[in-house]
Amino acid sequence: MFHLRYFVAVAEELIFSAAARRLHMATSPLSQRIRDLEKELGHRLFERDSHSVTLTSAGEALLPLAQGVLEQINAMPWRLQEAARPGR
Amino acid sequence: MFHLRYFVAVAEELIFSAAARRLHMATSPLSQRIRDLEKELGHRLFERDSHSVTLTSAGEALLPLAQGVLEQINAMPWRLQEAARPGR
DNA sequence: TAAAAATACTCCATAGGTATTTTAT
DNA sequence: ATAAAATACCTATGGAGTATTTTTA
Repeated sequence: MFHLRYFVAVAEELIFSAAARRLHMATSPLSQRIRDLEKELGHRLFERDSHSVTLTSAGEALLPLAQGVLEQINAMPWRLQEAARPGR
Repeated sequence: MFHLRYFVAVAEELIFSAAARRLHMATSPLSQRIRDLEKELGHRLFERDSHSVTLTSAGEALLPLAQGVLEQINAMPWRLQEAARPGR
């Protein structure tokens, strides 16, 4: 498990190629990683109806959880800085 | 970032080899991953004083955060099951 | 046409293993 | 002697790229 970053980018953009740009990668590996994640979780996360990408109900459920986890991970270096600081 | 799993195992066992057993891997790559993580975060997480391993203050600060994140990740399949269920 | 998504490959980086060393019990 | 941690080295799997195809706007 750690393509949550990719999932969030696609879920927020709803266009694989836009998400890929944001992630600085090609759409091909992005497609693959999303498929890996869907397989791993046992649920389709996106509905690809040929000309648009939308979240499935599983995807809708996952998005806030994934966003929360990513925020916590991103905050970690900060939190360690605080902990290392002598004050308090 | 995603050797948090390794960090938590070592932090909970405080013996690299015990953590490695728990993670079904050799101690060598575990040592390496922890070093990678320390480098990435810019803080030593463990104090290795030759015959014992202890958490640094940064390690102490990270442990509950990492445990929380891992729990949330582990809970994700469940949460998606719930979301997929017709009830509610 | 142009742009999006997926597939089929190729390639490389990163993660894991084995062997070995050092140190302490 | 044993066991733990780290280092050096080798290997292999997984993730990224390019090229191509299909489909739709």
